[in-house]
Amino acid sequence: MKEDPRLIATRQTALDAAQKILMDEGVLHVTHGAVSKATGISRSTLYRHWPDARSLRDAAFRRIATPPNIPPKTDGPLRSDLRWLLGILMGALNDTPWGQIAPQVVAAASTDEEARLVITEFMKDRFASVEAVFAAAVGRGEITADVPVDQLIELAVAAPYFRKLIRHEALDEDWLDQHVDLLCSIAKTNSGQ
Amino acid sequence: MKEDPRLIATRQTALDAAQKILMDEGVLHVTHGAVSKATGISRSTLYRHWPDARSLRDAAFRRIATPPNIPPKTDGPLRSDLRWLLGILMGALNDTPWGQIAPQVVAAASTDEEARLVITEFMKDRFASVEAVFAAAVGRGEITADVPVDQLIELAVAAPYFRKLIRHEALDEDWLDQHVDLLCSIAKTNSGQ
DNA sequence: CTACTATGCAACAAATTGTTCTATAGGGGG
DNA sequence: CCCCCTATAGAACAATTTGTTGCATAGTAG
Repeated sequence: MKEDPRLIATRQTALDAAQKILMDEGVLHVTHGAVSKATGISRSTLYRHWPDARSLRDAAFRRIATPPNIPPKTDGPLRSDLRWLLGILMGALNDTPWGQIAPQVVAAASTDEEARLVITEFMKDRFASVEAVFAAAVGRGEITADVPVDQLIELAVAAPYFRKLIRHEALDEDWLDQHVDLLCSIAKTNSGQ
Repeated sequence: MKEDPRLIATRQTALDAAQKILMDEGVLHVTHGAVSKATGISRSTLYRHWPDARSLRDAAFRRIATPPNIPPKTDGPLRSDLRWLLGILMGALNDTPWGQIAPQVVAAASTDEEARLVITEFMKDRFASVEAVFAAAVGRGEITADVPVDQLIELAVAAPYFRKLIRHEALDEDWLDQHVDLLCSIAKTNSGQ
């Protein structure tokens, strides 16, 4: 038995609007009333779908924070793989809803277990991608196993996030080139000594 | 003509409570009503001091986000100076209100010009401290001027913030030792080539 | 002591939040 | 095509929150 298409349509319309409000005005303004006004969906219907303000906000967060699937590229060389992967990550921060919403998820995570789960899951995926790139480089013999890979992964991801979320500095191609260069030089000079 | 001590007392008591609420329950719960209930100060008095919810929240943010003065230590060696400075930064993240509040300032900054100002000012101070340490190392001839100092500074500060605010991983002495080791090895191997 | 001003308190309007009921319209199964 | 089920819209409603105002009281400065 299939799900009533009206349920699906309502959910989609409502969360689209909630997402937009979340990005434009912040979590404080994501309420049943605001979503109702934005969509024309009646308040009572919204309450039926999300019984309170918190579950509505959670739903909006969760919808945005779903990590895009990143097709792996690990055929080397390291610089090229890293550049490619971090390019996607940077693109996501610059041009997708995730980039706009991330600060608010970060904030929610400090007082809310649910949001913390969302973000740590998300980061685990990111780290796994970078990890795979380094592992492949070790497998090819491009770098040796005694490189401090865990630290490098953390630096690789930390820099763009810090730059975007906390410093509000531009993330552009030039910056990324420099960043990848530095990471590679660390990996190479620490390799096999 | 001195300021009425009643004004000072009210401000202090109210903001103490606002700060506590901000840390424990998040920015959403910092309201005139909540502060009034927590302090016994009447709502009308609070409204007289802070005309709307936003100015109350801003005041609470601003009070916490005031950077502590860090006495500079730049007498070398680089590893020691860096370890000392980042130790203070880490301590602040772990054990002061700033560490608890930072995520919410980050979030506010994404939709609020005022909060963005608070955080960029704050970071400018941090960067200046780290910069001074590297500059001193260059001055002593411990590293050469062609080290990518700006990138190193960013990595130095980004890592602890990312780790604490976004990954919610522990910031401890062992981690910091590794972090500083890596930074120094980058600085040294990139030096004079 | 006097003039000034911050506070507390109560009453109030307005907006928001959440609930419930009914009528209506859409969808799925026979 | 028809009937049953269910989702939605809309309105009415209570409770809470938000912000305002007027007045009495009490603390402060000169």
